[in-house]
Amino acid sequence: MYSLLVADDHPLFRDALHAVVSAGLADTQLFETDNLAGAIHFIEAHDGLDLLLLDLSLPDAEGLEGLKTLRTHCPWLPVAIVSAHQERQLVLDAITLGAVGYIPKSTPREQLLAALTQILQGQLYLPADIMRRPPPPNAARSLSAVPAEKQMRLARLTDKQQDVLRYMAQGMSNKQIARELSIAETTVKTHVSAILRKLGATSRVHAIVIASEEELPHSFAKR
Amino acid sequence: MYSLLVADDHPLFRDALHAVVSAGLADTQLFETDNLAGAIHFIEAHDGLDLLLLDLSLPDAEGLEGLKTLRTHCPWLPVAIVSAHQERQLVLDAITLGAVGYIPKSTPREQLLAALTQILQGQLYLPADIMRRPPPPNAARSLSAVPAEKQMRLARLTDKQQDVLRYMAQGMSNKQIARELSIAETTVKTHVSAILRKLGATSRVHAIVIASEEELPHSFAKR
DNA sequence: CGCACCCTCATCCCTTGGTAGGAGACGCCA
DNA sequence: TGGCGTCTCCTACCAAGGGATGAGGGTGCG
Repeated sequence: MYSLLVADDHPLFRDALHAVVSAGLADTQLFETDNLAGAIHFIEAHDGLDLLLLDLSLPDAEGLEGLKTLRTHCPWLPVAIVSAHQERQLVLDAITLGAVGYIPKSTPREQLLAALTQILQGQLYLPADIMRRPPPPNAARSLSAVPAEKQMRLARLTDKQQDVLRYMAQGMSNKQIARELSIAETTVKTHVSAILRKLGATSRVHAIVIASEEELPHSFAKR
Repeated sequence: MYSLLVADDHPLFRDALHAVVSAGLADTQLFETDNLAGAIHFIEAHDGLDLLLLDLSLPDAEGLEGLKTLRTHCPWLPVAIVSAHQERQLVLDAITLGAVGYIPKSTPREQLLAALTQILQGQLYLPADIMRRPPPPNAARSLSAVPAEKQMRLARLTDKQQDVLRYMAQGMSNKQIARELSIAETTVKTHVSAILRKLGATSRVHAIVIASEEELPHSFAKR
């Protein structure tokens, strides 16, 4: 006998979920609420709850804020995210915060049932189609165990390269930088290529992001 | 007919895995190697491979480095991590890097079989006992998507446009953003054009500079 | 002196970025 | 109901970015 609570402000979705659960999960009660405050209130009043299905776009909880609140408020309650969003990173963030599953609203009926079953049995559920997509190449930046070997990459830039990088960071094109420094555009490109190579960047935007993270000295001074 | 490759430098563990697979997974070949270089060599020579089981302490690949290498080298090959480590964050990092599963070496025989089956069917497998442990309180620090509260009078970007802008500010190309949001690259271009027009920018870099100056919320959040 | 490094500029070539225009689907609202 | 805005996707085209390579001239150093 499981008892679930779904917190979602779309009545239609709640109905659909209700239909799926009552058809597929025997001996299961499904309670409903359409906002976070109501969910917390319900949780405090009923302690037999097995799982909370939490939508990410509640009127009183935008994004993962609601999950954060719940995890600090009642960490004993398993929470699975139910959302229309398909971003890989969002799924990871939810799990990081302690969610026990992430169910896209586009999940077909029988797979949704399988996901719920899996979660209720103590496993985790992650949407395979989203997670199997290749991660963005900069995913490694989010890792916790980043050894501090990354430093000194900036220091290896020559003076002219740092000049060019500064102008890049102000949004200038190669042509503008060339005018500003009174050199040919091809020369600027050469510098840019060297910068990308030394920083391990894949584009000029990427290079700027890396530079800003590593605090290029007086790099973003306005002129 | 599945074909697996296990990369682990402990012969005893390879033997144990062999026993489990041959007893529980019909029609499955299990190949073996004891280092990363050998694994890559094997992968390049055999393209029917369904899954790589990668240990995290190979002689020529410390920690997640090996996974990183493999993901960039042959992103089409699903990789599941097999490790003695039990840290929650390590599991998350592995998934972030594109692993399709994480199997602790302490996993009991039948559960290991279930995990392999689940992964081979296209699902992800995460160790429930580790992941269900409460996350460390500072987990929120690594989040990328910090919800917004108050907005700027910035030239009124739509939600999707702000999404795109955030990814732009992280250095992603249009193609990468498209993958991340599960939309076509042309759509991303449409959004980018709209962003540039609304911000009065002349290029994507310019747009990012403007956005950062106007304090676009959580646009430069660390990931 | 030779050598390494940097700045300069060039050419070829391919990829990415950005614009323009059109179009279908959806939801919202008067 | 019709209009409006957003999101989606397309084709086509041109500009900009970036890689690869070569090469001349400058400086500093052993």
